[in-house]
Amino acid sequence: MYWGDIVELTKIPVLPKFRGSGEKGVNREPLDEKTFKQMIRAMNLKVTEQRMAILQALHCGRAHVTAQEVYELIGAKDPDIGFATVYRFLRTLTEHSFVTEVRMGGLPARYELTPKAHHDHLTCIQCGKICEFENVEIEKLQERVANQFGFALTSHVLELYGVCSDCQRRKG
Amino acid sequence: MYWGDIVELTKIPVLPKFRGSGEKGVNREPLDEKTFKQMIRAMNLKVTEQRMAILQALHCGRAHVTAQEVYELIGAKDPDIGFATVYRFLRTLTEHSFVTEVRMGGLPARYELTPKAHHDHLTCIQCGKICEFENVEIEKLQERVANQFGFALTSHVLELYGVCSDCQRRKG
DNA sequence: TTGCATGCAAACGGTTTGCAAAACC
DNA sequence: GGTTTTGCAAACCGTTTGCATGCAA
Repeated sequence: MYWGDIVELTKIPVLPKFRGSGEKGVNREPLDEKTFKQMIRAMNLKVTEQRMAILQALHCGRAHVTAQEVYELIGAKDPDIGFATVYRFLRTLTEHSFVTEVRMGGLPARYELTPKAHHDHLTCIQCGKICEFENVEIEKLQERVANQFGFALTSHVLELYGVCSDCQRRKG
Repeated sequence: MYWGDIVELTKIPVLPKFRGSGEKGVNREPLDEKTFKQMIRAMNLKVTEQRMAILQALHCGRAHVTAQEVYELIGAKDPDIGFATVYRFLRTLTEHSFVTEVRMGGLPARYELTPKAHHDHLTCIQCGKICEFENVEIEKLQERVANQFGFALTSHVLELYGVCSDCQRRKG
């Protein structure tokens, strides 16, 4: 299985929220200008137009954006911004855990403002749709496995891949 | 969390096998020259010295090797092999699921001969030690989550990160 | 005013590709 | 002899970096 060829992340259409037994919907808290400034200051950095723009882009855009997309989103309004600034700030944000980096295959990294509630991803290998979910039972089991190995668990990455109902219908 | 900075895969010391309730040790079947030829023929490719060498390198080397390492492993004995050949064949092997590609952060991809028994990874963020495990309960729950979203699950990636017992002791 | 932040362009590193020569059947 | 396969080198692409200029504090 070589995801680089199969998954076309540029096609992500929606980010459906799921509500059902065992899982709970992912809630994204509203973020405003003030919050962004706080985030920047918390990292001992200066509040600049560019940094605010990057955070806005992360917030307004699709949940999972590439550095390139952030650059273009900003460039539409404010043409004076460079790659380097975007990459540099995204990296800093990631290092401070304000942003979460997701990499799949050899594709460009995707970023999202770190959600308060942790969640994992379920990706359709046909159309690239990403669903977010959280499952407490799985997390508990992960903890148990780690403990059995004598590990203190710090984090995890769980990515499920499959064919979504739409794509199943389209084929069958 | 930015794994690119934290995990140093070159330091992987061992691949401990775990035996305990709920999990079972990962068994790696012995692979010989004959098996390799079968694999190559199964892909409708010709058996060449280079391809055999690449498979040998994957088999003899550490469980998770980079393309670069494969290239160097072979280069030690048979200097006449190029990057391109290694990359091309690794890609083909991956596409045919004979080899599994693991990417972490922005680091070079690592490859392993696809084990008969599926397993996931538990990685120490201090020393880079990788433990392999399999947990049927987790897999069942994954299936359930996918079904709740209407997905037909095809595969998954589960990577746990933590601090191993040795590193905990070393610090505390 | 002083040092951090920026934009530019060049460098980087892993991976892929085009192509002519070599190996295979 | 026609088709693979290979090695080389150049291209590629996402990302990082060096440096002179610009701007927040």
